Amino acid sequence: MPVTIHDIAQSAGVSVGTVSRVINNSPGVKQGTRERVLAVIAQLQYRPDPIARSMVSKRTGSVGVIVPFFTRPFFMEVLQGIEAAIAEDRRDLVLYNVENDIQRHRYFSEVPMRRRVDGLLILSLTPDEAAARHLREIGLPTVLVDGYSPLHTSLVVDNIDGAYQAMQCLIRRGHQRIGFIIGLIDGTFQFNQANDRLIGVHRALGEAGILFEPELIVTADWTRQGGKSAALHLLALKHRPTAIFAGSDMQAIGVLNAANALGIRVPEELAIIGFDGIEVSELLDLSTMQQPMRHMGALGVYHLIRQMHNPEQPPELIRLSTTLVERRTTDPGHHLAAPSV
Amino acid sequence: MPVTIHDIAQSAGVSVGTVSRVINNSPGVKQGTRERVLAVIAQLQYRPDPIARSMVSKRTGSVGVIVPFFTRPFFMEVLQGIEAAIAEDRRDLVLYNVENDIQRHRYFSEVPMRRRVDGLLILSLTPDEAAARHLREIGLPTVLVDGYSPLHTSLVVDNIDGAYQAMQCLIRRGHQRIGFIIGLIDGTFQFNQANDRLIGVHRALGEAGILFEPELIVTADWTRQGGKSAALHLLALKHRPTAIFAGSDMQAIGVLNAANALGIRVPEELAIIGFDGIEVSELLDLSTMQQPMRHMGALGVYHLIRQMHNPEQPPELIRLSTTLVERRTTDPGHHLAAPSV
DNA sequence: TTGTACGCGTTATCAA
DNA sequence: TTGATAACGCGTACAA
Repeated sequence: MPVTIHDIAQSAGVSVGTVSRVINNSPGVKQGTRERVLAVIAQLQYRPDPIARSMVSKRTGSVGVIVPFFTRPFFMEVLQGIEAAIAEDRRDLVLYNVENDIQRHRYFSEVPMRRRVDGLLILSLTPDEAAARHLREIGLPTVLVDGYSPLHTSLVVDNIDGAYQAMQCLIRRGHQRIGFIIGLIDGTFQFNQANDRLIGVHRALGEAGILFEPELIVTADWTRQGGKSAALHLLALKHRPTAIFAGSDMQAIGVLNAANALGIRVPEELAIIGFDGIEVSELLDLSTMQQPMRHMGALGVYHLIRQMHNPEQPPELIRLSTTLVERRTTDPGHHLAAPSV
Repeated sequence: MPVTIHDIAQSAGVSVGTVSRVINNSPGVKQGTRERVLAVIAQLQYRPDPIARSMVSKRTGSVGVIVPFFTRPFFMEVLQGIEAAIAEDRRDLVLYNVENDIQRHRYFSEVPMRRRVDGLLILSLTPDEAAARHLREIGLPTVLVDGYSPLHTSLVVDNIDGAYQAMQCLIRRGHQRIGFIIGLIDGTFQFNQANDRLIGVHRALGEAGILFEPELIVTADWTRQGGKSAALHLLALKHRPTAIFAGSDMQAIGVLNAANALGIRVPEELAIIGFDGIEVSELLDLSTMQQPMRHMGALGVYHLIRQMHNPEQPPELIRLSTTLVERRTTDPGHHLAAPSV
């Protein structure tokens, strides 16, 4: 039988009200009384029941994180930033991993209905009109990381500019015939980051006066396999590209695999640049457009907590940018940084 | 103002008791009544408040997962199995990531004190005597995955045999001088898996009649950096090893990096085998002792849920074994499996 | 400064 | 088959 606030009250010879005031550091308790109560609490090892507390306070002390395919490196790294920030604030992190439509619906609609969490962080997923409105209506603090909704504070990275810069890097190095592997825009997930990256590609091409050739753009799964198949296709063209820009690092690694399989030397015969800046890209010495992943996560939590404290906060749009990291796959002269050799 | 069971009762012209019975599919409600209530529920979009429910049922519907450094590949993959199994059972997964002593203490002692979760899954971490007893006393269903406690159902992999087999593989290939990189046995985390692996090494050496040479055993961090430093040390010996067995894949990758840096050909001049079987090991074509990571996670959840349903269940010890996966780093003749090229 | 009593939304017990 | 009501453990007005 767990010890309750009543036991403490009785043992300390005070009322439950007083004990409650002590627990919550409420003012209006005589110093002596407070100490006596505290002593009893320590002695009986009393801890308030969080559920009963939630019952009256309407708060749970936990935040939900909706993330697609949480094991994938990119999501993983953002999640790491999220976790650290949440733990820092001494809250529980409830993980909602979505890998299909059912889960997506469940986590966007059912779960929030009855506050199981005090706030919601949505990663790389875009709630549809209805879901977004619903979240707003029930007043559940919500922040989107790597996603956008006019109704919620959103943290976006400039995918257009990122892609633009990646292409520029390739163009600067003299490439004229550049393949682009674009991630699938799955209806379910609406990873429309791919779209923006495509826009950046066009812009760079246009500025450089390079003719856009549809056969050089291929759509593929956001995975290594997807990247590899796409690359095999591109490299089989009569007039094959001398460089490939992959919409994600995992795809870029697939491109590397393809090049290896075909005996094509990288970067001499084929330059490769990815997008994301996940940890393995460093392992494989892959050039990439680095997203501030951990920071995105931490910043998302920061804004979420702010909103939880001040529910009237209007939605904000926060823009982040990417950073070019050139490594061996675009730069023949690149020698490994000391610590990563 | 959220709709409550009272609103439903009033609208349907019945008592809250009846509504409750309908919600919980309890028997003893006339068909007509049930339908009427259901209709009102649907109309008002009523959902029972999980917190109020917990208040009386003493159950939260969520399970806590304590995991060290959850982003590391090994933990990540086990976690993936855990997440899937928990979602399957429609429960919430609360992630407790421990990276230091404070968190460790918090999650082992404070958190469980007041049931915030219905069950606890502990990954690769061993609660000390006191914590283990405490968990047992408060009757919180607990399962250890990749860890052992006599007081709790534990799921262990045979690290001794795994290491033994890894060494045998090397010995079979004619290696006589084999370096071993052993993971740090941090006081905080007691990753004593390393110990068992060392025992397996000794056994294999003994059986093969190979003299044990202390200089060939080096302790290192469970990271790529750790593996790399250790390898650099081993490869700088006057009489350097022709093969290295690393206690984890991440360390093995560090060994690969070191070999590359020194221009030592793998596997011709140096064979390498790791332990774990994480995804990147396939990417890098690394030989390894594969642990059934996802399965470990899923199985852990299975046992945990069983225990939650039947609290009297006595602790069990479940043993799992590893599988040798030879790839290029031990086998010169190895050609890549088709899908991973 | 402290105590009393009500309410939070359910479930469960006991009568009716 | 249904209704009234007592818990569950806590916070908080309001009264003392």
